[in-house]
Amino acid sequence: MPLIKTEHDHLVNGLSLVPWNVLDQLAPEQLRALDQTGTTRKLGKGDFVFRSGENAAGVYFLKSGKIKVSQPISNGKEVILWFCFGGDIFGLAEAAQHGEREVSAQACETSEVLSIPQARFNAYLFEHPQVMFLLLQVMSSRLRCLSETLAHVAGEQVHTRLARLMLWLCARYGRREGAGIIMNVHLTHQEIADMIGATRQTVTSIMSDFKRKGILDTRDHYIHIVDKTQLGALLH
Amino acid sequence: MPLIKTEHDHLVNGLSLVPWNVLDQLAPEQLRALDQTGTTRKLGKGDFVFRSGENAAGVYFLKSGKIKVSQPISNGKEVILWFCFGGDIFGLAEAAQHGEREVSAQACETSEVLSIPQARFNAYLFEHPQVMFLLLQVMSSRLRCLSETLAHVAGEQVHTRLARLMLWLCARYGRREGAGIIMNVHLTHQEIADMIGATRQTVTSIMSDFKRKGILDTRDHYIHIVDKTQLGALLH
DNA sequence: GGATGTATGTCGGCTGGCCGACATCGCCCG
DNA sequence: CGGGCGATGTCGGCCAGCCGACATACATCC
Repeated sequence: MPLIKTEHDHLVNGLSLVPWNVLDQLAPEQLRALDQTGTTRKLGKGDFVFRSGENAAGVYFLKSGKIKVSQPISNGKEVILWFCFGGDIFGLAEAAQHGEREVSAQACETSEVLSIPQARFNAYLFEHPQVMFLLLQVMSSRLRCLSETLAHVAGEQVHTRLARLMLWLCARYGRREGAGIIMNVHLTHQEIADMIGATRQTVTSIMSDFKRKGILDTRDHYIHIVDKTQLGALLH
Repeated sequence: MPLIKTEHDHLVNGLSLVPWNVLDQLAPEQLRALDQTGTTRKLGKGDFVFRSGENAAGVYFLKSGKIKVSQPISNGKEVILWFCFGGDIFGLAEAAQHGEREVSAQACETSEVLSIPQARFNAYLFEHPQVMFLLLQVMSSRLRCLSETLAHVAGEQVHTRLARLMLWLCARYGRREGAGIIMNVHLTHQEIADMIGATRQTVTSIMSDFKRKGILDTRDHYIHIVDKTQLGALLH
């Protein structure tokens, strides 16, 4: 079972970065069989793969693009649980049980999604126990990720959570460039706020503060970490 | 795969109550094999099965007793993720990956724990794919549970979260008695606070308020839900 | 070019709930 | 029985950050 090594594949707060990219970890024949089990469709920016409240009919693999998985809250707000990128699986948690979707999955950009009906996916899993085991690991990793987030939201200040998020993104999606690190994801302040449980205004304000201090910078909507050390020092 | 039906086994906010009790869902031969794979030991109240930061060596099944699984936060505080009761599995999330424990597991009362080394457990899973599938479902259920909690902590007031917790406990551990429902778990205000991300004082205060309003009552440390309807009305 | 929409930046008022402090109650144990 | 300890109850001060409001900047489309 090959692990994908990235340049920044290291520990963040002791949390090891298990790759969530499932497709890339499959053997060719596993991949082929999976592909034949479902159907692939294209989505435009803003399209929903599924919405909270709908009936769960199956699981999905993201072949390309970017999907936002979020949990709506009462007042029209939402909490972003994570983003899915190429190779990631989503919609598994609800599908493994009968019942309705808790979360929504929305395309952030043009995306290609492999959709697999529940019953056929279950059969596939029993034919490929290695894949089932891999999924167990991915679920574990996400569970740990959520546990951490919960702990931070419950017990830390917003600027600490923001610093932590930046470091996490850095480790998972960053690319070294010159002295700093360029983030390979494009996020609005609203999305960042929804990821750490804060308001848009507060995020804007703290981000400006970070810029003033020379910690980070933005180049046409992509975040550029300048001084990672200083960021780390904010973690208390 | 038999589902355990309890009197209150219904939907809470649309979240179906998948039983976390793994041992009771195993076939006799699966159970026997599992039991021979590991060793059983007894723990006293307050003993740790493992602590955050330790190396993860395996997974655990709780044969009897009550285990608190919690994530420590910086300032000596902690967030309680959930409690484990007889039959529940824990320590799986970290063990499925190499690395150190994120969470701590502590016995709340005298408990009996079946401890299984990682390698042998993995082998067991491949010999019993049905069990692996069952674990996938349990992990899914916990993932959904954490997603919900996160959404609530990020977006709701403390008294709403408290009401929600009461209803959830009610559904998962409640026993009808006369007009009300007796909770089969014994929790201190501190523990409740750690479950919803609040302080002990705030919980005490709101609980008193609930008592004044005739919503609930406490009989020697066990919570007694008197007026479930009124509790539900607080959710919005 | 103008219009419309989306993202960013900034400000002040208001408040939920954290924090520290202290009193009381019940339980266990020597 | 008295002393210690953990849990509960209550209070006031204080402040992080939410909320509403508004200004600006930039992109897209007609």
